[in-house]
Amino acid sequence: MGLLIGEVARRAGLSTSALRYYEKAGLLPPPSRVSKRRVYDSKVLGRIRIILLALDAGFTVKETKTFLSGYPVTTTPAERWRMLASKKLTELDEQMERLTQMKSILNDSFQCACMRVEDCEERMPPTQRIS
Amino acid sequence: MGLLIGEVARRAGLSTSALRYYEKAGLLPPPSRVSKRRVYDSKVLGRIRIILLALDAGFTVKETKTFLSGYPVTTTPAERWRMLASKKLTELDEQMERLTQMKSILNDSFQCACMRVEDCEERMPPTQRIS
DNA sequence: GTACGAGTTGAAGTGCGATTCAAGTCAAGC
DNA sequence: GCTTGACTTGAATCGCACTTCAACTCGTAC
Repeated sequence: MGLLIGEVARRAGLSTSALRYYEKAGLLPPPSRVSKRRVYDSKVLGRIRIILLALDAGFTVKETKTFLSGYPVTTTPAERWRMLASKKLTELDEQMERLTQMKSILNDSFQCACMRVEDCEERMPPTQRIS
Repeated sequence: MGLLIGEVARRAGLSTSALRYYEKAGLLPPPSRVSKRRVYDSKVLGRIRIILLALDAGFTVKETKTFLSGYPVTTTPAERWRMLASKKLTELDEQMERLTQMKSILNDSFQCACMRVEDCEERMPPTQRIS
């Protein structure tokens, strides 16, 4: 029933070293052992999925740890977790905004015949210009 | 009329070392010198703005260089530049998708009373679940 | 009993995007 | 002419997220 690290890695599309790294970093709980080898419950795949989503979305490993555990040491448990989530939501919004701007620049550059991005700058909306 | 590196850094909200680094990396053209010191045209601020947008949006320094110059060595000039822009647009869309998912998880976790993210997983839409 | 494959460890290495440091240069003010 | 402060350089260091390595331990198959 249990999965060895190689199988978990294969299913999650990760390397075994990454999994050990996540464990050491506190992202994954230390699994049970059978003759020293890690044996995982398949539920770990759900956790890994969230970890990867968080990392891909720009959380650091440390943040992801807090995010997952929800129980940082200082202040009240749930409150601080809510603070992190809230702070990260703001950051995500800012990042989305940057991506949107970048996309707009990229799209504009398809429209115009300029060979260099900066040649397009004068066509930009005033908000994107520098004085 | 010209700006020294300290002033450019101040106005751009960067460190002077970052500016020198960008120059060495080919993101910024080597400015003219007055007694060995870099003297910038204020137009450089526009370029820096685009550089920062690109970097913040997830371009690497190398990609940003190609993106700005539009003239990589291999293949035809404009074409390859269009390819990079196109590829990056796709990546941006993927990243936006991840951020959106993450936001949704974050928002959901505000809705429910779970202390740990994983406790919310069973409430997730099927697309976000693991088999 | 030995060879094999998968797993174990801690320590060191990697690539990126900078920052920090030491030692020196230069123009201006006193 | 000496101090001050902004600048110069190359080299070293940093933090992050892993990867790689060397030396070792298992269980299974032959």
